[in-house]
Amino acid sequence: MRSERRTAVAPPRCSTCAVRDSALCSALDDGDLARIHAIGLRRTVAAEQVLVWTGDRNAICANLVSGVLKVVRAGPDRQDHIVGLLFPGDFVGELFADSASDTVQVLCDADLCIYPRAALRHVLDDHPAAERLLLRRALATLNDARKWMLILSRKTARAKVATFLIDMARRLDDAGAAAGKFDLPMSRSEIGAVLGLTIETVSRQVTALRVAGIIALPGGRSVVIRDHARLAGRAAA
Amino acid sequence: MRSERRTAVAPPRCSTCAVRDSALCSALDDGDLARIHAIGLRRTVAAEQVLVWTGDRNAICANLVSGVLKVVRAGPDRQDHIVGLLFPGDFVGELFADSASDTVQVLCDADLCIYPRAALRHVLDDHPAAERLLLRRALATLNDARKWMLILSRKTARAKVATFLIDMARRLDDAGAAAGKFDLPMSRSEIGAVLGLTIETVSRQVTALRVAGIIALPGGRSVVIRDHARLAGRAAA
DNA sequence: GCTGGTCTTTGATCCGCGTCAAACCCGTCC
DNA sequence: GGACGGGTTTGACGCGGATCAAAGACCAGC
Repeated sequence: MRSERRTAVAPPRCSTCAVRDSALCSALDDGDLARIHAIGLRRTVAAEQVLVWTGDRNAICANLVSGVLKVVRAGPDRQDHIVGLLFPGDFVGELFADSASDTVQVLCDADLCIYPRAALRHVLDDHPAAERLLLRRALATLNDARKWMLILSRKTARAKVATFLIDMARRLDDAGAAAGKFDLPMSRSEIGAVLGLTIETVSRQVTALRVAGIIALPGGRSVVIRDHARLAGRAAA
Repeated sequence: MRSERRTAVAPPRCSTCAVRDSALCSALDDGDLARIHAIGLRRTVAAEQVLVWTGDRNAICANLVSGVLKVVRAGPDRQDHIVGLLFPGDFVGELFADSASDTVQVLCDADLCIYPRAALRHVLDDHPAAERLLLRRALATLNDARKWMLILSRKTARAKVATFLIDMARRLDDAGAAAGKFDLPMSRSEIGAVLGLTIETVSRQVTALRVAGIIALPGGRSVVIRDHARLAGRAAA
């Protein structure tokens, strides 16, 4: 049952608006936007679908318009780790690598603008401003990855789960009425794959938060944060 | 006792050659190289010195010519984690962030070409090829960080230490005669800060490798890998 | 209704690694 | 020489989270 997903932050707007908000295109003027639209392919992709397989040569690149994706790296013994989550506005794919190092899979039905790598690279040749935006975004992603290195190596399971929930709330909240209420776009085992924990440990920690009255679990995958302060306290440990 | 450092992979060459090999400048022609030299300041920095403090506004940027640096991020409770090591040819600093998110400190006396951020950014405006190199390097660094996320969250102390030694050997080996022999540029506690382990655990694992005959510790901080295959075996676990 | 499948929760047990503590090694200084 | 002091090694012990195992939830299909 994945009909309870409400993760798209807003109903899809017109293609142009959506793309203009993205990392790649906010640096382009109208004429250039038209050019990049000419090579872009708007597509909706269902949950579970894989956009990029590890090792793909010439994998796609895209802008994520709505939905959530996971970036998965396989360990040697077939145990996977989720090294990144992608939200609306994020750039998908590796423009320059000659083969993809990670698998990218859809968590919530997603809208994408897909670009052929070669064509996109060509557009970037003429638009250093867009390329600089990609650079800044790559550095921001690196910063994020390093933040997670700290969390993964130093924090306890308690703190990991609390940190994760705060992070997800920040990115998924309907900015509107119901602050602190959102639907997790992923299963417990996928949360474990993000945090480097087993599914059982994740479940125990989430239950502990519910029992302590810090969160509520109205059902399905939805989560309500009742006590932000105490949750933040656990995350800091 | 840091006279035993032999970490510079080769005796320093002339400034021009050294810089040409680096990430930043291999895309420039001779005239542009001259321009970038004009804004660069060649300096030698002793071990222990701090190049960038967390929070610095307008921190330096530089190319590392020889030596090894560590990139340290502080956790909330004053426990530090080393989120990256920098080797000759690597780019130092954050060109675009308005305040540095990490502290950068010298492990082995280092030669650097230091650039003022504003001037360097200005040079990049006119050299998209150089900027693209920075982008590719940022993506490579991100890839590395994600590799470490896997290691930190999934591997045992045994595997972490083995992986670390293999990595250091790859980067520090005199490519010449003595393959598998190198001097660690850091203390046990710094190794712990890289691997997310305590100093005691690092010590125990290193000792275990020595007892098993997989490595030898001739003294000081030097390490000899006697059995690459078994070391790789432990790293895979 | 019942049955089979997947995901989640809960319990019991084990072991790896953090913690605390003490000894050791190898410099420098007096 | 002996006394320091920082880094390293070794030991004893306890706890957090993995592992193994089983019981619920919840849904799909019949």
